[in-house]
Amino acid sequence: MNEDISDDLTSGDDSLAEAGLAPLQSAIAKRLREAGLRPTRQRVTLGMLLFGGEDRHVSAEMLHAEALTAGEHVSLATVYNTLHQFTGAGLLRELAIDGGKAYFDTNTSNHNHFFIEADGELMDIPGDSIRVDGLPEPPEGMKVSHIDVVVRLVPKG
Amino acid sequence: MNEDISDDLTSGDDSLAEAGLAPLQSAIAKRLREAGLRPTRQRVTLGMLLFGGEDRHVSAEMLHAEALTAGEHVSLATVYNTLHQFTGAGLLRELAIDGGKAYFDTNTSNHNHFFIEADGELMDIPGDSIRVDGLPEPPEGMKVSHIDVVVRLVPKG
DNA sequence: GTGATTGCAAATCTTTTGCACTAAA
DNA sequence: TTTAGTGCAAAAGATTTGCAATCAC
Repeated sequence: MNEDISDDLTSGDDSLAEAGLAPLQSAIAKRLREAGLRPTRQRVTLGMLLFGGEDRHVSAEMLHAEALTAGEHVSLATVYNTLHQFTGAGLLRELAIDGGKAYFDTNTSNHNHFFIEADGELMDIPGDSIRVDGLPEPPEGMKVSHIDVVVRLVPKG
Repeated sequence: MNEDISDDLTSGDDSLAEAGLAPLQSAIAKRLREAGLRPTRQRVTLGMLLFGGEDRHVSAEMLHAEALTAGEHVSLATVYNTLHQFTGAGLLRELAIDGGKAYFDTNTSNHNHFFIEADGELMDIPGDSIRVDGLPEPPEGMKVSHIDVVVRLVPKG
């Protein structure tokens, strides 16, 4: 909730094996342990890619490619497993934007998205800028888990 | 926009070949022609299932099963084609609710959805009850196509 | 050690595609 | 007839699964 894992650690080099990343590595390991997940090499690798920098939106395919580029072998199946485990642990949020492909958002706090339909690009809208009013009562026995707002964009003109 | 295709025609019998459905059949055929689509047997069949009653949310699989149950053979590939053609013609709207599967909504007017995560059930929220405020300016050269609001529900307590 | 985790390949599921056949205009 | 539309089966893409090998504790 309040460890400053972000910033200043990932910039300047792409290799996760670099010496300067050791602190990030253990911060991630700690975070995983706290979430009840064993900090295996693969989970730490993916955790560093996901949480080592700014908030981001990733698909399994993208994350897999990044891990390989960073010189760490992780199988695609493990990337899928890990993304779901992280989601279950509240470290990620799964996004349903377009059918066919799952995206995961490292920002699990309340916020919404611009989606550019032409090229599938996703952008955060800060959580406090949008307000949703006039929500009817949920059906009996149900309560609101959360509200997803997707603002779909097309080229102007 | 104003043909009363709905109600009173689909109730009472499941077979689309029934005599009483002839008026619906030609209403659908007309609607397809106006949309620039040839009213083939398959399209009329699917159109009757989709537009013959209340507004609904369907997947390709569901609609295919219904057509077969109604005694009309339509291939699954044709169901997919048809759903996309109808969507292109503005007769349906595609929904991105959960990844992995596409849903289509026969209600193309402005409205939003409750989504019950536990069983994947979708419910309409009337278009005029929800208001979204505080939308930031879209990025340069982009304009808002439309805004999807999905209110995710979980069991209370 | 022991149980959790991983990798691989095969399996599954949804959706798309190619092409010969059929039907609408 | 002419062109759009359909069916089938194969292909493609995303994700899951089974199981033996490997790793964290």
